[in-house]
Amino acid sequence: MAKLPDDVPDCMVFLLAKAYQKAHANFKKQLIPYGLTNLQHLVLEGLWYKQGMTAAQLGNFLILDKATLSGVLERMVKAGWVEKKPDDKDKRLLSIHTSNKADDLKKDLIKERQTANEEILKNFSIEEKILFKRFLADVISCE
Amino acid sequence: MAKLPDDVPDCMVFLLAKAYQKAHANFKKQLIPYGLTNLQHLVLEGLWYKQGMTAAQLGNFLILDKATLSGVLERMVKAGWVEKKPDDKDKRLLSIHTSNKADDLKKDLIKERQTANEEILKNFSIEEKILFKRFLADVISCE
DNA sequence: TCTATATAGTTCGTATACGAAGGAGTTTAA
DNA sequence: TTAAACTCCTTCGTATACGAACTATATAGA
Repeated sequence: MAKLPDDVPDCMVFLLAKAYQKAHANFKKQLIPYGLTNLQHLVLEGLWYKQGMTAAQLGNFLILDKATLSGVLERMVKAGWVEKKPDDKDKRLLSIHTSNKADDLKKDLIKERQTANEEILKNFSIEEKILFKRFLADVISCE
Repeated sequence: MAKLPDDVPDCMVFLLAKAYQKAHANFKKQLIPYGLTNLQHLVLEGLWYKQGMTAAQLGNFLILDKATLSGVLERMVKAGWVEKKPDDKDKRLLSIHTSNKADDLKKDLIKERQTANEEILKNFSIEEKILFKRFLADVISCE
């Protein structure tokens, strides 16, 4: 990953893709011991933020396509990370909950994310960290 | 894409993923009329930078896994965007070249990328643009 | 109340990603 | 020179992504 052409392309599409690619790959390695993928970890964090969200709410919260979410939830149910509870009032809804297996690892898993974030920003000053996050949030929320 | 929780997560892994997701989705729409995917466009830009690279060189240059590259090149050959030329001296090598079909669209396709980049950075000042790119390049090249 | 519309999830098809293993060709070293 | 080590590329398996079509359910409005 270290050897970019000397003039790292002056292209935001490329820079964002490769910065994400690297952060994703590093975090992926950290999660291997847990048997979790990055996306599955994200789903758990989302549910710990607000337990019992429906699949639609979760997708909205985490900016995930419903088709993508449907697949990952199926695998997470099979692996025992989450449970789907049908709603009595509205039979279309599925309320998603983390399992005990997941909750037991909550502290460790959140710690892993913090470690990953520190690793990404280890060479940045406090001011730069704040600015960087603001820039990214602006890109995401723009329009 | 606009409705993040008010406190956009203070998590770099998430911010990088979603900023990339948005940039990728926007550029994807721009490329639909050409029948090109984002990755296929990237491959063409790589070859225009240095025509005739081997698959390995191209993957190294664009930071692409060889397995990913093998698949996309196969589809691009099939669609007539690139050609593979075996090397006479080293029979393991495949020299990749853009087709006339691709070269005819070169100006337009490069313009599309520029438009996409401008869109991403439209709300940033000159100083912020430079800083943002430096931050991303630092993340990519770190270590 | 009954139909048009809208929403929640699933499923399908295609295209990345990428670890792992494999086949073919090349280099290195004893 | 020849076997071990390397390199290039392909193939396979699994997991995202996401547009599109589909089923089931709910709600709005005539």
